[in-house]
Amino acid sequence: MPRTKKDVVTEFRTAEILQAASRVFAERGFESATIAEIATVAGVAKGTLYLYYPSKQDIYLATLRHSAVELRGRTRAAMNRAATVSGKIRAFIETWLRYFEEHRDFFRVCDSALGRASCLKGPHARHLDDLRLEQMRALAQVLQEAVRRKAIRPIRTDAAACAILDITRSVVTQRLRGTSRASLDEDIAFAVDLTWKGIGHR
Amino acid sequence: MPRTKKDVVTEFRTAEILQAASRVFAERGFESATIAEIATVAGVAKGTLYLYYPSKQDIYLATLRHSAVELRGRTRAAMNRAATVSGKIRAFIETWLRYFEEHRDFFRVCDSALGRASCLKGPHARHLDDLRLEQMRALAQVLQEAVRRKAIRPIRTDAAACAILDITRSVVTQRLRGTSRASLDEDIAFAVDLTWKGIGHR
DNA sequence: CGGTATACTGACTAGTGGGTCAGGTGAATG
DNA sequence: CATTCACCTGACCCACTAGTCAGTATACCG
Repeated sequence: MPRTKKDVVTEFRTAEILQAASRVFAERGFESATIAEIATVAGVAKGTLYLYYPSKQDIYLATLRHSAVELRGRTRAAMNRAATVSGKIRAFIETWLRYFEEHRDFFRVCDSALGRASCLKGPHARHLDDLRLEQMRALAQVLQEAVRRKAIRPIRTDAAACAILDITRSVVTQRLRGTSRASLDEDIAFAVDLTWKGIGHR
Repeated sequence: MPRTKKDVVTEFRTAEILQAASRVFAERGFESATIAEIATVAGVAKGTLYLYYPSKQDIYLATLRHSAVELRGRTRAAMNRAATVSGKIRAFIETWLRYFEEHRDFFRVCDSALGRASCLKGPHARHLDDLRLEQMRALAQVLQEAVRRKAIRPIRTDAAACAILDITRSVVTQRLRGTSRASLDEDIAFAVDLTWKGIGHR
């Protein structure tokens, strides 16, 4: 089926709205962000938003989902390209740091979303949670395999995967806050190093 | 000056209100929490809240501040009691994990507050930020001293302090989510171990 | 007991913001 | 030019809530 003119318009508007929403949600958080402001930033009227999304929450989840799917894709690809355990972990950290460097709004929305994860309901929210879990499981699997092959010391792989993810988040937070004055490459090296020593390679 | 009766009542009400606020803010987040619900949970009328606090935001910051000060006190004491570097780091992690185990509401409020730190204004908010920084600086100082005495490998101490803090947060999050089925002591040991190996003791 | 101060109450106000929909606009078509 | 249609608009509606304050209850005192 060829793309109709309608599809093109829809795609354009959708992207426009999501980008605006990302900006506003990042700045204000979900509750304080207003539909009116998102509309203004997107350059359309309030009613237009409701032609493309049924509610504020749906816009919110759509922005999260859009970037989350993209990040997952890149992370998967990068980890698959790497051959060694340390390479895969490095790929994970590097992909995340680089992605968030380019998508700061998304990080801020993510970050505040995590704190209120329990408030979000519905199938869309569950899908988001699945995305998060999937990333963690991918990491955990690498660690598990490494432990099995005695490439690293025995360790609680689930908890370690979670910790790696949070160290990465930690570094991103410092970069966005301006606390870290190091270059991106230095920060990547720092996070990889800390992680790799932490899980105890041999 | 002896404590008047008024002081006693004030103290009682204040504690009652803060505890209720903690519960409600933890459950709903700042924006979705309503003054009405906090009042109900505290067992007083809405107007009464405004006899003790001038605004919703003040109640919010007061709950955070109250526990943050207590946590800082305990952390300081525990770290001072410890003699070695590893002991101090362990003291930090253990104190935090135990404290949050007993004050889950506080953790949830904290966690969502961090995501929207940029939204909070005023001197109270700044004081909170100072508390956070102070904790980090205490950790960083221990690390710095350890690096100087070559007890651990040279490392970016500020970033490492931040990472230790976030690993701790990571473990707390897993416990509260029910993801971790390990005992508190096991989780403490895990976090200490990961950290200690990560910063590379000799 | 009457009088006063203190603590508390909850109906009310004013403002806000999510969501709606009757109508406008302009392009395409006959 | 008239008609139709798809898309868009923004004034409007209404639910909701932070914050107020006139009134009530209770404790205290002379």
